[in-house]
Order: sequence, then structure tokens, then C-alpha cells
Amino acid sequence: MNSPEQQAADSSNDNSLALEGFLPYRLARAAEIISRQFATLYRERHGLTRPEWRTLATIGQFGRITATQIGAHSSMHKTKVSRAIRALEQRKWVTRQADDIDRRVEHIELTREGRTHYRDLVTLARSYEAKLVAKLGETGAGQLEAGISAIETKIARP
Amino acid sequence: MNSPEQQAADSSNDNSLALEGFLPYRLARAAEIISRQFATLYRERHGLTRPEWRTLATIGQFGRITATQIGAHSSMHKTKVSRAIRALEQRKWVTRQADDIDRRVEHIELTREGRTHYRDLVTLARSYEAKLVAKLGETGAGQLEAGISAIETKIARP
DNA sequence: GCAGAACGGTTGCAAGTGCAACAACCTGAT
DNA sequence: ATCAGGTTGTTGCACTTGCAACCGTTCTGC
Repeated sequence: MNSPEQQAADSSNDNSLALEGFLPYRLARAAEIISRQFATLYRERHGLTRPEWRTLATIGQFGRITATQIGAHSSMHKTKVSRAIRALEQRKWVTRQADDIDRRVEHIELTREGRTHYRDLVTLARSYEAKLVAKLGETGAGQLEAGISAIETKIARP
Repeated sequence: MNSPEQQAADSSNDNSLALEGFLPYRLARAAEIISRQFATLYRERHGLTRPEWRTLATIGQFGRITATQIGAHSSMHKTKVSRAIRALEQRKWVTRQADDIDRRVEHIELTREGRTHYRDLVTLARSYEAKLVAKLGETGAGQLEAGISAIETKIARP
């Protein structure tokens, strides 16, 4: 395809910017690659979307939880959560229960069927993560985690 | 909000998965945070969307380039590129020129006005990246870059 | 030199998304 | 008791996105 990288008229010129060396771009791209790879797995296996997978993972992790809490824990907008819950409900993987004292709140739980699929997805996730770390190598994976931790503590938090 | 993290019924149970410790999730979230932060800058300053920014950055980097090459270099689907080019064209930041020998191909270039905005965006990008690295610390930033490099070489490439 | 595959770029469409607005509900001050 | 202000979760809407289909063009093998 005669890649533009091989041409002269480019980058590291002082008034130009090399996209492939720009940290936010590289980070976005890396995340995109991993996200898509993993998404392919659970999509092919269960037909789940990304918001649905995250919602399911969060419910499975906590057992009984409200929509707002799901959103806070999985970094998703509340409309995404709302729609994901509805989709999971239609599959009969989760149920809602009204709160006794605060009638705005609904508690979400996995059904028996939901738990089965959840366990399966946990296995899938663990095995994907293991393969990922193996491919990256202990060093690479460790550096990646450390870098992400830096973002989490120094940028996301404050 | 009585965060679910503080409850008992959770994680690191062997048949449960802690989302906040799951590498693909953490990576996606970190990238999302950075991406949104940076996007806010160029959106507020120039009203650009993410595909438009990437497209502009790529054109600016190579000076004269085709749509397909833009997509390959900036990891974007060709429809995204097509629409971004059209938007930039309507702003009169870029122009198209038909190829002399292959009439399917169009070469995209920045206009004078486009170059002005591009230079401004490069400054913005550099300064954002510098601030980012400063916040992460040399160590954190280095680890992040190394981790991303591992993904680029060991997962994206093959 | 010609049919069929391959390629560059665009578009229609269905699905996904964020935002703002909303209804229902709760809380606290007066 | 009341009412302003905040919260929970849902929905309408406009916009974005990826996919498949498409057009025109070029390349390939026979």
C-alpha cells in the first residue's frame, strides 16, 4: 500500500506531530485492540454487548446492587446501565426488586440462569487475561499495570 | 452512596471476578479518561470531533495523503475517515486532488487555514502530553509507554 | 483483450450513545 | 405540613458508528 511512513515529508519535524508517538493516541489504540479482542469472545459466546458484559460482571461481583452503583463501579453512564439491565432482564439473567424503604431504588440480582452464564464469563475473562499477560510477558504486563495505576491514582482520582 | 466496595458479598471469591482488577477493563477505563480529557481541549478550542482530530493530525503529519492511508495510519474505519475528510473539507481546512494516474484515488492536503489550525493543535497536543507525563511522573509515564509498546509489538503486530 | 476479482471511497441503514428532560420519590429546613 | 432541592431510574432525540452494499476504476489471469 506504499505506507506513508516510508516517505520523506513527515514527522518529528518541529511543527508536526507524529501520531504514532503521541501517548494519548497510543493508549487509546492499545485499549481499543484489547477491548475488541475480548469483546469478540463474549459476543460470540453469549451475544453480549460491552455494556451488558460490564453490567453483568458488576452484578455478579456484588450479588445484589442498584443501577446507580453499577454505573459508579463500572464507569458507565446511567442510561447505558439502564438499557443493559433491561436487556439482561429480558434474557432472564437478572431480576429487579423494589427497595422496601426507598421506592426509587431497585435492587438487581442474578437469576439462577444468570449465575450460570456469569460463572462461564468469569472463566472466559480469567483465561483471556492470562493469555494476555502471557503474550505481553511478565515485564510488559507489569509495566502496563503500573502505568494504568498511575493514571488511576494521579489523574482519575483527583 | 454506600459504595458496594465496602460490603461483604463481593470479589476475589474464586467464582467471582473483580472488575476493578481486570486488566482489559482497567486499560479501557484509563484510555477513556485520557481520551475524554484531551478531546475536551480540542473540542472546546476548535469544535473538532475525535475522528476529525485524528484525520487532521495525520494529514498534517504527511502533508499529502490518501483516505485509505489516513485510515491505516490512524487506526480508523474508512467510513470514519471519509466523513471526517468531508467535515474538514467543509471547514475549508483541507482540499482534495484527483490522482493523475489512478482515478479512484484522492490526495488530501491542508489549506493555508488548515495548516494554521493544525499548528495550533500540535502545540495543544504537545502541551497536553507534557502535562500528562508530568502528572504521571517519569516512572509512571515510562511504564505506561513500555506497557503500550508491548501491546503494539506483541499483540497488534502479529 | 476480456471477465472477474480487488481496490478506493461513499452512502443507506440499523444499532448504539450521551444529553437533557422527565416522573417519581426522598430529605431537610422552615 | 410544605416546599425547594436533590436523587433514582427511564425515555425522547439528535448524533455517531460499523456494516454491508454500492459505484467507478484498476489489476489479474487466461
